[in-house]
Amino acid sequence: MATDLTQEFCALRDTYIEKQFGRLNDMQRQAVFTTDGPLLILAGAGSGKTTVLVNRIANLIRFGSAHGSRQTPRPATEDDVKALRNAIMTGTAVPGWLDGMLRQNAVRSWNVMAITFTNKAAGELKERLRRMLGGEEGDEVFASTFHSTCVRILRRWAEEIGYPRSFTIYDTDDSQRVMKAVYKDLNVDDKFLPIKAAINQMSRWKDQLVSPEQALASPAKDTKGALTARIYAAYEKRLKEAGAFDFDDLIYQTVQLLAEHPDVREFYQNKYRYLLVDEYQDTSVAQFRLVSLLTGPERNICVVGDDDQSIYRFRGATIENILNFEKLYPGTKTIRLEQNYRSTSNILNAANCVIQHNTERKGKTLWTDNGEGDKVQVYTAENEQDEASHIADVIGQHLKAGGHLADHAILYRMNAQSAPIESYFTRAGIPHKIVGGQRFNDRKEVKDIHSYMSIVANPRDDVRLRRIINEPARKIGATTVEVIADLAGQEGVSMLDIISHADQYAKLSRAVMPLLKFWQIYQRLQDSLETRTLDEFAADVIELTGYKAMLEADAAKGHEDAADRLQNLGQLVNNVKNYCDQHGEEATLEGYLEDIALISDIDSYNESADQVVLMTIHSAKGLEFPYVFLIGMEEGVFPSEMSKYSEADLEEERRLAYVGITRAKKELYISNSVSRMLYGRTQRNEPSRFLREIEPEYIEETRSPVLEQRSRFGGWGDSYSDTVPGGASGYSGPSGWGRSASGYGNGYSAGSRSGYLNREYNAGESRGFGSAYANRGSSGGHGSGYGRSGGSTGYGAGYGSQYGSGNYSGAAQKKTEKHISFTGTPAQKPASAGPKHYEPGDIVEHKVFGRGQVVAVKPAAGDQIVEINFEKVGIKKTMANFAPLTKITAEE
DNA sequence: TAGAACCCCCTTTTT
DNA sequence: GGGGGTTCTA
Repeated sequence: MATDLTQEFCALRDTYIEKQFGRLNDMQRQAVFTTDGPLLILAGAGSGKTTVLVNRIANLIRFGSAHGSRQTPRPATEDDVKALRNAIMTGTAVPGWLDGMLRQNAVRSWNVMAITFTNKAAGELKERLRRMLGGEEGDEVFASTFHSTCVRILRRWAEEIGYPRSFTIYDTDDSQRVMKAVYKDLNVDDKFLPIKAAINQMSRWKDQLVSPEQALASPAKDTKGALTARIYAAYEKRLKEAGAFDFDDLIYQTVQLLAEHPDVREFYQNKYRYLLVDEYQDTSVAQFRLVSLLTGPERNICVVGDDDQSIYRFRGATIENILNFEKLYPGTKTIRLEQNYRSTSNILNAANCVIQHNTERKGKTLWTDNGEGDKVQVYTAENEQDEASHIADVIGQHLKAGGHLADHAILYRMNAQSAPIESYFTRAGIPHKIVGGQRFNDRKEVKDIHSYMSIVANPRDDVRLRRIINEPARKIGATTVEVIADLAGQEGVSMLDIISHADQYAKLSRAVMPLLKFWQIYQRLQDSLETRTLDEFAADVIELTGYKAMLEADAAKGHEDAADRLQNLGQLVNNVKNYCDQHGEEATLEGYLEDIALISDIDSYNESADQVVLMTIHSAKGLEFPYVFLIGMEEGVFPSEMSKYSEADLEEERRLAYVGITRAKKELYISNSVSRMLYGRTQRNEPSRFLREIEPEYIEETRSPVLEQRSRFGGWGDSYSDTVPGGASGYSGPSGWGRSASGYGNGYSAGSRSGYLNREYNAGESRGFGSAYANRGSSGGHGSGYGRSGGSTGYGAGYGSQYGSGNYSGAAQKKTEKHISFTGTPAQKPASAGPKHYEPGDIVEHKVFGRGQVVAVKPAAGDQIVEINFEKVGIKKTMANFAPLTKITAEE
């Protein structure tokens, strides 16, 4: 009888638990309820991967392996059954006394470890766990990145492998400095073997767990290989002497530690009984090994990944890890998540089209029931300014329709591409944020101060000591530094040790005074660290080292960036203070330095600020945005020049394209430019092959009107105008922005795929056109010139109106109207030419922000800074001559 | 030794 | 196009 009750209870318990995860689809729920043993989840883009991770952890902690289990902690009673049934029917929580009956082998939250790739992903995981499980339990789950996890382990056990606990973490810049020193030691010419190449090879070795000894022992393919192995060994020696790890070492050395010290390994295996690994497709051999070393005999290891989103092969990630997983863990359960909840089907189909061209994949087709949505908009720009302007147009239209800046992301292949967009947006006053690129912490002055701070934490760190010993200048020259280094080498002590009693060395006699003075400063810093708070210490570093005085002197001399640098240092102190506020009692110098070493820009990216966000596709992995602009879709840019000659590299580029496309939720805008200035040279690029791979039915193409014009005058070969439906102009309003031929857009592409993507662009000169174009911004007279192109109805009118400060009205002014036809009239004459001038009280129309009133005007370097109160978005500042502004002269 | 001019190099993606 | 390193000069 009791057994029957228990059986019934178990069945009800399944129902109850399933209800707790009722919002998941079948596959997701399967993943959640597979609590024990090895589990591989192949999760397509937007398939709710994080949701599954969070729910799976929540299930482990709340119910353990209860679901599907036919056991209960004690035999069930009739009251149990009744209460549970009631809870299910009413949808309320079970009474407290019943709670224990719902758990079977429930896991304590501190027994769970989740490893992610970025801090942001880790943070998001924690945040969602906190929301789902409540503060305490959520916080107790260990969720962290590979690198942070290793740092944490090493902080505890570093001495076991001969490193100090207060080790320093070297970034790429530090690595390069070490490498330069090694080159000098070994007399290597960096023309023969570029430093970058050596660092790369060394990094691959560490990714593959090849030790310096193994590298030296393995038969070298050529002299360079053998040399690189020697360099690797020398580099490692230096790092060990300095008590430092570089990024790769963090993983590599942790693996060594765990592999060689069973006691340490067992400690972690006992502590973390359930492991989850995110972004599994991007793990290296070393990371894979790390994970398997952490996995205990129970083999409760769950990895989540998507082979199609593997974009870090260049950095040692290997897709093999996904295949090897099933081999290393026989009996692995594999679950595929293929339903996409993020994007419209047009976007998803475009993504599928592209990725299908890859051969090296497990095969997976995403689907969605989100509806078709708009087609993917493909825009061909004339140049990168035109591309920027077009994006601004689209964003402007969205804002007018009630959209938000923060819903827009601009994604690109490489950081350099952000510059033209950035400069356009800045001048136009469009709030935006660039993620990545040069990080705050990479600035020279910031790194210098951090170097001071880290030699206080780790006196052995000669690399950072060298960096700042004469910064600001204190008469300790290169010769002196080399003497110190030699002495330190001879005596087997750190350079700082030598400096501390510099007066005992004859060789240093000439530099004794400055050196002892430096030693004094160092001691005062040590003292400051002990007696003051961390942010006060940071301020002391800036002050006592003379850094502040140096910058102030520079500023007084008129060095323009000195003031900026001072400001940055102020910001640095703020950052330290924030760190202290966040960590309270646990704030330490080491902790702070660790944070700045491991935390990237993307982690501090704040979605709540209403700004357009610009970042590389790599940085955007794992993120999503309603509107995505994928720019620079050109051969030589994306796919990048370097990848063209290797099929494997091309496939990685394609996966990157796939990642980019699948970031978009509602609308995707892809653009390519016929000409682009890159690295100070103007290139003409063909549209990317990835564009051609998308089936025409999912996209809608538009070309910059300037290009249209060009082909009409015969400058570009074939008669593109044939494909233009008569009379459709797509004119979209007076934008007034000098450089851009904005908004002509959609009319031109209506109905036909022009096939221009396949066309060869011969470098035809735009004769007779260029001059008109060049003048457009300032002189008004060109309007009629364009209008001349008789058949292109409305075109001339469109252009003229850009400068027709407001004397243009009616239907044409509504940007939303796409197919207004102008009947062959000549262009309107612009009302005025020359620089624009504004006064408080003027009513203006901004291409992006809409209408507003000028509240203040400040002169600035031949231009004006105009402060405008916009009806929709409030007060913004813009540059008068650059912003896409039109003065509305006549009140309507 | 320090400052300034110049030259040269680079530019794929990141923890 | 621009930053950083090197070299030259004071």
